[in-house]
Amino acid sequence: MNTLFILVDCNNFYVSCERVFNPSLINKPVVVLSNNDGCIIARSNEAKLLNIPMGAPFHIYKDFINAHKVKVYSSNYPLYGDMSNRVMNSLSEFNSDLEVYSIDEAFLKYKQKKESSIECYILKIKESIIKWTGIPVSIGVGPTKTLAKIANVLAKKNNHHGIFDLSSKIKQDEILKDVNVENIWGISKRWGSKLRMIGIGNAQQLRDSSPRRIRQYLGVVVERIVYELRGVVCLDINEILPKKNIMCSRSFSNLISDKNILKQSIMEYTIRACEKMRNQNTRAQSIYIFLQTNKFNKGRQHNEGIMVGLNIPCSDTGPIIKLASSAIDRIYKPGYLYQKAGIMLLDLISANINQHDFFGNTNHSLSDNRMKVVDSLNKKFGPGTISNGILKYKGKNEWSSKKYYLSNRYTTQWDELPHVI
DNA sequence: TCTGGGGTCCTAGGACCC
DNA sequence: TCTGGGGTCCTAGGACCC
Repeated sequence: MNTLFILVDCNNFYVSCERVFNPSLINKPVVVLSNNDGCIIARSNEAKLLNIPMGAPFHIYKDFINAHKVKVYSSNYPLYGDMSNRVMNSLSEFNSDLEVYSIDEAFLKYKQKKESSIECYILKIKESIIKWTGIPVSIGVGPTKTLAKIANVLAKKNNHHGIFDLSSKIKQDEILKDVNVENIWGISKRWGSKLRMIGIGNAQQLRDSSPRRIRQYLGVVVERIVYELRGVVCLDINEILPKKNIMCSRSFSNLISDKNILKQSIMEYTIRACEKMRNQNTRAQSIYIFLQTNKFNKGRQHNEGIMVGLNIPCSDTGPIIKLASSAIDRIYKPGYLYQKAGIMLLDLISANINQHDFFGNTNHSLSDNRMKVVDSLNKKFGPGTISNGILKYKGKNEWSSKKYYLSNRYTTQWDELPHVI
């Protein structure tokens, strides 16, 4: 029995999500912007053909985009997150050995029996996903994750119809010499240029180089890539583990110097981060709070963060908000124009572990029950239905992200406006 | 005017222990 | 008097990913 890795990748995912609910966007150039409408983070094929680069600041391309009638959307994460879940749930119908690698990608591990054809299998997956969710996907196959990644890039080329199988040695020999080192998964520009300095410019050359030499030169991560290119599995399917850290941060739409407004933003981020933490059934052992001025401005800069330990692991939003607020008191400096703030919940451990503090007070049950009620109400009636009383605003405020081009939350809309208790 | 947000893993070096 | 050396844990920083 032969084991193969299959990488399923949603095509231009955020654009495809917008197109599912607005078919008039099909065959037109479309881009989706990052938070605060800052950068271009997704492009339709038509937008790629116009040479609009990934990650480009929107304001620099705005005139060009208008001139070419490119449709622009602010990022709509509730929609993309929900569509992602639909795609991943559909994939799990095919294969339980599945790793959700990112919002728009998943690896499947496929045990090939002698008589079975992988072509039929992946074609069925591709056709089912578009039928069930409306999202087009590309599928790459290889004996390792690294080769499946390369296959996936090839699948996206025009003449391959979204499927490419790189499992045969002959095919690998044919293909790898035309893959630049920088385009291999795990090799960025920096490592790519270091490899070029020793005469390794393509995937075939890296595959055929000495693993020991590569390890000495760039470390164990790149050594593993050498083996993966040879078809030796070093990176297996990862089971979905709870996150060890959870971060929530945003750039503000306007610069902020008022400490109370900064606190208000941090509190909203804390509420979101704590929800995510409870959702994966974990508690934080410490938190990190940070403030940043705008690094692109010439004015005075102040970037500072502070780590605060918790005496006992905690998943209750209330005490964490209090700590976050006093952390702001300690790092805030008046007179600076802050552009971004955030919180990280660190060293998350399972909520099932009952760890005693110095005095042996570990009864979480009261707060757990309270949080359970809060979370279930928010899930049922929409985010912010019930929250800590500090959140005073209703609707838009002077710091939350700019989203001028936002589409509807087609799949997760609630009728009720947020209430404050 | 405007420049995202959220993660993971690895390594080197220091502290500490026996 | 002799002042070694290996193991482990922790942390900060660097690299990568989408």
